[in-house]
Amino acid sequence: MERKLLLLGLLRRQKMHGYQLHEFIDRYLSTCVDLKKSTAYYLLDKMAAEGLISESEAQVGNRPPRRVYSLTEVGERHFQALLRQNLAGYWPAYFAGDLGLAFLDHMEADEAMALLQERRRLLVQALARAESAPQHPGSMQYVVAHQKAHLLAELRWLDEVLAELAGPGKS
Amino acid sequence: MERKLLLLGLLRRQKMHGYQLHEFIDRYLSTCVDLKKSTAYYLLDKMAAEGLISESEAQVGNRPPRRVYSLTEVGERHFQALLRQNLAGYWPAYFAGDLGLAFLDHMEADEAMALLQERRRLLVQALARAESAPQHPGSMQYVVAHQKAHLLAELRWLDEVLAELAGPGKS
DNA sequence: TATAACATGTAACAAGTTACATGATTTC
DNA sequence: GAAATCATGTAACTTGTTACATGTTATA
Repeated sequence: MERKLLLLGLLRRQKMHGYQLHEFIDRYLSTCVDLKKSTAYYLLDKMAAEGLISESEAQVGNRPPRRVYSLTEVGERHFQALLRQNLAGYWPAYFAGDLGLAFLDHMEADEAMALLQERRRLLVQALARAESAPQHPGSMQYVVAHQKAHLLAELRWLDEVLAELAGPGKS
Repeated sequence: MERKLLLLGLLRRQKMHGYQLHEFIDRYLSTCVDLKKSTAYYLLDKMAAEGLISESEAQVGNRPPRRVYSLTEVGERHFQALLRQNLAGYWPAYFAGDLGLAFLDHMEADEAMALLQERRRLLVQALARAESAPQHPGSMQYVVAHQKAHLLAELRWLDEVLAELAGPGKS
């Protein structure tokens, strides 16, 4: 699971507590990952139980004590393995929007175009968000850059479909 | 959920039983959807309980009776709503491969390149599969076409990354 | 006659989300 | 003093997968 790779990788740079990890991901990687707070705690618990990370408590004022995690040696080896496995693998992306396109011939071209124009608007919005997202230095930039490349390809593709709907065979 | 849209859309064309639906999806849409048999049965059960589809038994020989489903009127309305919602929406794709890239600076460029070359090989393989996949006429072609467009964009992107790793600033 | 394809079903599990609950501290 | 942010936690739920079990019929 890639989320494990992510958490392990972040903890490899420095020990962090759950809230902090969630915050970091939300800030720098939200274009790519949507990790809920509960899920972060859930995964950290599990990985601590598996011995991949170790926790230590840190009190600040009267707040709930922070549970600060750091990589164990087992965790480090696990990270190395996961990273290599991830880089050497290809996982097909899942496009939820494709299934609508599959049934495009169940409706009039005019309505389809109007609906897809709305999709286009959201796409452009997403692109703008990606452009203006804060960047973390280093190879984490690849994540945002890839997202941008993908969104641009998606936009071109969508415009092709729209053109075809507008005038089938008109070109 | 898009899988519901898919099943409803297929049942809209003609009544089918679970096995048949799974087979169709596997044949024509495997580039885009991986719907397990159990999951198909599971969803059909649920949608039947919700009144979106109705079932009738059909016996052929001594085999387990086929449970043939067809769209109800409620199901038809649901399909129309789901389709419009899908076409007008944009759902960011999730790229499992990004998280490896995020930690590229945790390893030597040489090893990273070797690993990414393996990823590239798998990508090219996936592209070949998409090229040679059987096509269903009509707008279902969009699904495969989109997949191909995406795979090509992915290949270009990967080659850019590889070039950058090969000679940072060499261009 | 063995194997693949046909056809369904289910119990147990895994992953993750939702919605809630708690309470301290900072900021306006 | 109200609202946002900090910080965690958990029980119930949803979604879907895995791994099995069952038996029939066509094909090599």
